Amino acid sequence: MIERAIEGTMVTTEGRTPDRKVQILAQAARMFSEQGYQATSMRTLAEAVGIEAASLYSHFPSKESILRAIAWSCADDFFHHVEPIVRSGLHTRAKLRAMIVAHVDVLLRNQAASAVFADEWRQLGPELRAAYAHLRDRYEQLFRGVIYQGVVENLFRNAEPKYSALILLSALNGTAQWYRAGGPMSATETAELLADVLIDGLVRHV
Amino acid sequence: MIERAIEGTMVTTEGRTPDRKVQILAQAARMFSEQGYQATSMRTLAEAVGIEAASLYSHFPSKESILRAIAWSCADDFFHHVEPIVRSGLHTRAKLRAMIVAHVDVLLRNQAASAVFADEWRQLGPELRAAYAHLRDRYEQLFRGVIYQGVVENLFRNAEPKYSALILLSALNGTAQWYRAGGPMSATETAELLADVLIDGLVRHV
DNA sequence: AGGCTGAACTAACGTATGTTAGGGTGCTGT
DNA sequence: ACAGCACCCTAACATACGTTAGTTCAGCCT
Repeated sequence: MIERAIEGTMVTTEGRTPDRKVQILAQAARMFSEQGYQATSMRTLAEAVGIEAASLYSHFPSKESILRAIAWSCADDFFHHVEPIVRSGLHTRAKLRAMIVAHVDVLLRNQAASAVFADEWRQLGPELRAAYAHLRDRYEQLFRGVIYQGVVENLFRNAEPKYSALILLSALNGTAQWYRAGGPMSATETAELLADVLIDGLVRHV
Repeated sequence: MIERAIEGTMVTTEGRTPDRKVQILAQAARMFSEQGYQATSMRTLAEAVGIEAASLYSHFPSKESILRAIAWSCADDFFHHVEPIVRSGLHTRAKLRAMIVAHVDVLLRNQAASAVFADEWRQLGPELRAAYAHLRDRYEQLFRGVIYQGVVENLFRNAEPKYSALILLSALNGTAQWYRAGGPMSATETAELLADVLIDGLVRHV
């Protein structure tokens, strides 16, 4: 009833209007991840949402602010899921495994936004790019720290944690490029395969 | 002398004119990898090369053809270095290791182009994108095949080779994003670290 | 010597872009 | 009931884009 009453202001293709801001962000994440930020125009984004380009400016002050919103909310998500694990009392190896699984879980439940987060930061202006770099470095530090701990405990191979972390995160973030929901592997299975392969390697050890 | 004689046609910032086509491709690879394909205009590319935008069309029929040239030459490079190893009689494990090292060698000696190859294929038009997908799939097949062989021999963990290969190549290609020449790790050291970590894992196996 | 070619130039075309201005309309709190 | 607000619209602006047309000029082959 209420839904009918406001139909005039609604997009006809959707049953409800779930906060346009959220809807715009979701669509933008999808399009940015598929075609790239620059290749997605405000007009095509607006059309996909069902409004006019100028109407986007009722919700966001600029195109860049949309990208920023996607990237930052994504970063928040990663931090909120991984940071508690770092502070937990888990054994180093189990801790790293849990971090990997959590990271991939967030990534695959937010695949489009994660792809944007990982790839499209170059399109940010100088100030936002600097802020992004800081944010990302802080996140990578979480992994560097645990890997460093593992090296000290003689558990992990003796390599510079900085590079181990970069290899690890490259492999994890790459998942956003090739994983397709609905395929033979669930998100959880994928997360666990990644943890297995990265911690123990491709080869079978006994 | 000869160089002086043709000075009028030369760019002043460079000592020689090393085949403009090559120069354009190198510069384009650099700019595409740093700012993205769409964010790099023909005008800024031309300016970086030292000519006018319209002059680029003396060497390439379109912007897309520049991207294509970069991507395809990169693919050639990967194939020419990795395919012989696949056909070699190496033991499966040594074979995979050699493939990884060869891949990373090509990638880091051609870092900008490799980043473009891995990231900017979305910007290709439909026909070229289809051709690219075919090319890339054929390349991934090289890795899938060797991994499958390793699984059959009970050497590698029993996971779908398709996904193992994707994880592996994600980690390798990600290197193009973070590796910086002149740092503490040489290209070869980086290649070997990647091989170690991906084959044997982050943990130390006695 | 003289035409051909490759590579560069200037100028411009048509289109698409991000963004702004200004106006309308319906829900909501007082 | 009515002011205010949130949201959307149409129209337009200035700029930037990829590309084309037409021209010039130097070096090479015959």
